[in-house]
Amino acid sequence: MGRGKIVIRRIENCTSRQVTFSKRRKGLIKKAKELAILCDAHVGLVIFSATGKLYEYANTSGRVAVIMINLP
Amino acid sequence: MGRGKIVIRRIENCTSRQVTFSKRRKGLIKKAKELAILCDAHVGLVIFSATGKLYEYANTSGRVAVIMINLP
DNA sequence: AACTATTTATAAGA
DNA sequence: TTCTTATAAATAGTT
Repeated sequence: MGRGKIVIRRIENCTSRQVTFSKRRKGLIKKAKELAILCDAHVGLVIFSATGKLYEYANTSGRVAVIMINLP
Repeated sequence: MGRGKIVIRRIENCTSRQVTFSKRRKGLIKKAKELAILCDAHVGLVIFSATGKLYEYANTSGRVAVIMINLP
């Protein structure tokens, strides 16, 4: 999607990588929510940025728990 | 996306819901992988279908662990 | 399970 | 860097 086609490999440019991370993280969480709502599914999603910041989504409602453990 | 525009709410028709679940689950996992690769992120994703079947993705590489607990 | 018309996500650019 | 837009990609409805 977008102005050009890209290959799925690590983005070397740090700024571009951060920008893409921000955009795609948002898109991924949106789609996780949509799947849960449309299909009556339970979804747990955890994302750690390369710098260790955590983003998450879950529609667990007490039935499911997702635990992310960041090992040293 | 698709032939018509849809509203994000539970799909009442059981067959349609299963078909959409299959398509979107695949798409979501693909995007989770792409985010991990492109942005050097750690991603854990777990999906339970309405019938209780589990689908998951994680690029853990020893640094991160994802644990899913299905509570009664 | 394939197809394809459209919508949606997003890579570059402003 | 926030907004725009051309284009790639996902997918809703169809077959």
